[in-house]
Amino acid sequence: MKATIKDVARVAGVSPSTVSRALHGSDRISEPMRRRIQQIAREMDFHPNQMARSLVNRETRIIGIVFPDDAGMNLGNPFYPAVLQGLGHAASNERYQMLLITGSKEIPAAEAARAAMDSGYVSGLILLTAEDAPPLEANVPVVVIGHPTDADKRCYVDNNNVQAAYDAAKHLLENGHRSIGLLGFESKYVFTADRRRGVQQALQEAGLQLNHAWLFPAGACRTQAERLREVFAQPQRPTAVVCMDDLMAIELARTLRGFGLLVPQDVSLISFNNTELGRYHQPALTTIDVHPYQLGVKAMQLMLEILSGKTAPPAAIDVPFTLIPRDSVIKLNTGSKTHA
Amino acid sequence: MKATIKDVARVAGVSPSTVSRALHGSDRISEPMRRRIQQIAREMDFHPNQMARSLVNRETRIIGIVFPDDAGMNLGNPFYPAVLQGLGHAASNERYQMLLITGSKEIPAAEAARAAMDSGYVSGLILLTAEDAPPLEANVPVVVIGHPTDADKRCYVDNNNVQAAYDAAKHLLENGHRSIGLLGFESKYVFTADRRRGVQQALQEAGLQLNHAWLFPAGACRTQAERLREVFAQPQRPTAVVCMDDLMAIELARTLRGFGLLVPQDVSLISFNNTELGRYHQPALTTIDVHPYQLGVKAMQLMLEILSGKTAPPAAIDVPFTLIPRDSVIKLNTGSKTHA
DNA sequence: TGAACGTATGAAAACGTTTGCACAATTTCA
DNA sequence: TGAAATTGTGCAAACGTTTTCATACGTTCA
Repeated sequence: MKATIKDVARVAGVSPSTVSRALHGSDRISEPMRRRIQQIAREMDFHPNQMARSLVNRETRIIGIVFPDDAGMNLGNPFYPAVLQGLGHAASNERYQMLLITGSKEIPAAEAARAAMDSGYVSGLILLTAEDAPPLEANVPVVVIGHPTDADKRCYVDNNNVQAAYDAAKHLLENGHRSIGLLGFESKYVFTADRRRGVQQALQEAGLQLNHAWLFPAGACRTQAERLREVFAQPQRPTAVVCMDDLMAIELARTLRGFGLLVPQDVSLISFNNTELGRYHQPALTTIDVHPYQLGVKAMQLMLEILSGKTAPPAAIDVPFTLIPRDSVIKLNTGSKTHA
Repeated sequence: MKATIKDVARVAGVSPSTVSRALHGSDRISEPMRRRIQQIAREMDFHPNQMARSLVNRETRIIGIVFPDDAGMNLGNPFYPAVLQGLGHAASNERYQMLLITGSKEIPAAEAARAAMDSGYVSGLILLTAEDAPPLEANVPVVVIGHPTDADKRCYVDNNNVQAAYDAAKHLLENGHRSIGLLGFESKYVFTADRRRGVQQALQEAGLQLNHAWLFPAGACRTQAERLREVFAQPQRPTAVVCMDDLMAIELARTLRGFGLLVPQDVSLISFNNTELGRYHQPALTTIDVHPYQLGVKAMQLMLEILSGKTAPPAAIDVPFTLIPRDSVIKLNTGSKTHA
């Protein structure tokens, strides 16, 4: 049986209240007494029962982490794990715990999240997706990772995806590309919509338009191989493509090779997420690191600040991204005959 | 303020005990009363406070999931996410929650796990790694995913990695390969040691030996490029390699191409983990699916059975693997002049 | 020397449940 | 018809803390 505060009190010959005070710093208690009790508690291997503490404090020191329903988890890219690590480190520094909330076939994530709130498991909720129509009428603070549609009323942490894609496109333009495609656009994901907008902006500033025929969904290499082949068979084909993820870029590179097109000689590629695999790909991918670890850290820090009252609810944090130039983008000799 | 059981009791004109009984099925209570109370509870949106329940029941319905320290998470392969999904689904079916326990720079995972136990957060612990010298003197049940060294005293869920690697090697042998290398061996990981053993067994049965010069660590393509080059420059080079992960196989394929060797024409590759990327690789990878999702499901189920007393502590579960033949292994014409 | 005050401690209530026991009401049996 | 068994309900204790309030003791000051 684990020692309780009463056991410690009995051994120390004091009351439970005194023990409680001794262990939680702050309060009115004499220094020698504090030391003595802490010593005894240590010897008895006493650890306060958190359930009991939560009950009286009405605060669990547990943050619920809500995973998206559509199992974005098995994307096969290290985005979620990295975010999770960031969250975990920031939480454990403040001795907070994380409750994993995943949906299942029977119970969607939103419902599971609600249940966790209702039954008092969590003091806060962090949503790993901006898409899940997250509950706004929550009775605990909610922080979103990503860009919610009703951003103004919310707490969220995100990259500036418009800017990131703008920079990506700009990078291509500066390298002489004027025919730019986009791989991985999925209207249901706000971040891909944002990125599309960024690309569009950069093109417009250069007096160009985003060619809708060059807009491909995530699985295009598998599901729209024919369409891809046609697009890249034309004389006026994209000389560069912005890919939503390194893995997509790698897939695309292979698909293009099937068409007799090489990266970067024939087509330049810039992608997102700076994965290991992209770094060691041949050619090494020019990519944008969105710093998922930082996304996690910041989200947790924001949550903790809200809980401690340091920050008031509608608050947004922007995590800077980094464009990493490598070998998958080539400088086009200007005066090229290919154009949009 | 959320409604408590007392509020419900007051509205229903009964005692809290009666409400409690009405909501938890089983006990002695009349059917009409039960219905009436359940109805009222629903109307009042009452949800029992789990902290209070845990306190009296001494059971939190929370399972701690311990991540490895060395952030194996950012391996970039979907192994952990898939396991997590399996765990999550199995847990939520039984209305259990998962507490994510990750180590940090300051606090190693093992310590964090101990803290979670000590402070009564969790009713059980599932370790996502067999390596972290997990606490055996735990005061809650512990289930390990992987093969712990002191397996006989433990509860664990694992593939038979010896057998899996044996089958992989056998597959190569049956295709006429007699010169077989191994990529990704790390003595600190039990599963790679197991797999090495499996390969060795298969080779021995065929009257062959595992050539130690053909044993490469995980990062070999990056860190031992020269050694690789030498090995594959020799006339008696491996005609096939067993890789610990699809990603390694892909990396190796690329590295070999740099040496002028093609997969599968010059070197056959068989790997583990059946990733998307491997499936769409050119050539499609022959790989072994270890069914990480199932690993998660089984681990959680085992935990739940132990908690309910249905299963007694030392219990092992073997999750079957699947060898998926694709295009990265080629049949060698027998009578080949290359041999070990 | 006594009043006023600060300081260290304890007693007890509270947090929201569950559950053993007692008890009343009803049914069953001889 | 009365005793015994069964059934449905309430009371109160318990789970392990924290915290408010009261109190006892030493100081300090007039």
